[in-house]
Amino acid sequence: MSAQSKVSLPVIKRLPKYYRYLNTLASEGRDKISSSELAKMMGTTASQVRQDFNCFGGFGQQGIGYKVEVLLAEISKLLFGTGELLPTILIGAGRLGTAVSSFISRDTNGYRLLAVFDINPELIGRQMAGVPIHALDDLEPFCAAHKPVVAVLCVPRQSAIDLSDELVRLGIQGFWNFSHYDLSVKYPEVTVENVHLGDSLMSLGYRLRERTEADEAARSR
Amino acid sequence: MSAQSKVSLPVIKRLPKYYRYLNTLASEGRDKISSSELAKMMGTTASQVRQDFNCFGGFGQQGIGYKVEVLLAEISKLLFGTGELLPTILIGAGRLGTAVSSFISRDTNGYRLLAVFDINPELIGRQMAGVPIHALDDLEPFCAAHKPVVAVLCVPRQSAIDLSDELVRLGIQGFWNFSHYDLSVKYPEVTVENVHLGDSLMSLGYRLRERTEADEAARSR
DNA sequence: TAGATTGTTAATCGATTAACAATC
DNA sequence: TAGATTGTTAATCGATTAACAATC
Repeated sequence: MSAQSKVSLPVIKRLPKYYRYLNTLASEGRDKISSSELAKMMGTTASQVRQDFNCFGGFGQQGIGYKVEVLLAEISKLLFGTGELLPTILIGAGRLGTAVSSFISRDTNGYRLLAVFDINPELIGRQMAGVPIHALDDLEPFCAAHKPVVAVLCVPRQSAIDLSDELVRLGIQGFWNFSHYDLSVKYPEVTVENVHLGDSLMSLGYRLRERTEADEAARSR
Repeated sequence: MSAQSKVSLPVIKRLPKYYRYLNTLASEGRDKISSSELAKMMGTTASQVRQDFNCFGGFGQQGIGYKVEVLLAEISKLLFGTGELLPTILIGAGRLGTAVSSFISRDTNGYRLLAVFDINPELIGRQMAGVPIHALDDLEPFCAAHKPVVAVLCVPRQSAIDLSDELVRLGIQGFWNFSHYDLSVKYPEVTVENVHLGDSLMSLGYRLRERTEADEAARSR
């Protein structure tokens, strides 16, 4: 049902990085940048930069380069659309939820945090990132009233499993998922961005140990 | 200088996921699993599962499948080596550092948190995840004495820029990087695992807005 | 033996990189 | 005009998927 993107996921994932570098350039007062200079800064190739920008239509000037202002405006438009913020709820007000809440309400990210939910009675009624913490029991009426589109899951795996059916039923279309539950296996129709911190740390470990082994092998030769 | 891996990065990044699913299977008492069943659970293909496992040598049984125990043991060995923990420091004891500290000391991840560093005088001397918070000024003598191998960066971009030279000089070989500073551009020799939360959230926004637009286009047709 | 499932090679697909014509 | 740099097509590279022989 949902239309396939013309833009590939790797390109989409690079957009925020372009956005950051262009912001830096703009704040430094640079008005023009070439694909090759930008590529060098970012540790990629000029080819990739041009290829990426051309997914959305050429906003460069042949022979000259790209105007930082124009590029930044175009990429901002891609990332944040018309400026309408995505109504969002956060589930889980623990340490991770606390850290993550400030990212959601950051004004550069395009989201509007409506409320936080938790089961811990001690937390309910308090504030987090400027919004109240509700009991999880209030989820259904709250969603019916406020129609959040995005849910941020900072709960353990089992809670995510228990909650996901209801969240999808209540109209959640996108998940920023910190739980170790693979939502997209069961709900292929929702958009999921996984941040599996434990996984990321483990694979770093593999790469470091592999490197150490290689070093030792080299030394003993 | 550092030896190139025989195993590609996409495969390495999938290892923790296999590890998780196999742990679940083991705890459920399953003793055998076929590539096709595992693939179905994980939302991938049997081909990929077999291809991945064969990067490390075939530990399946033709005609039968894979023994969960064997597979789990092999993947654990890959991820955690001989069981030696990687000595690690955390820099930045703010909200994000607080959340992240518990992941580092989690006994399944293969790391040993030695200390936390911060510049906030109010925090110095306190404990976090069972280790003391030091002043950033103590970084050099501490590293000389304790030889940490991994640094976790939970500091703003500018602090990361300021610190990175010293950290690399002091012998840090791997970074779990939450700052928006692209360490691998300047230090290609270190192993970096980036977790750019803001970026991840922004690209989710792009995908959601793209989807909404597609829906609206479909509705108006 | 027959059925099942791996290990491994071959085919496909997609993303990155290179090349170059267009043009400022 | 000459030099520079984009936009875009073509070539390469690597990862995923499919196919099938090996074998339990």
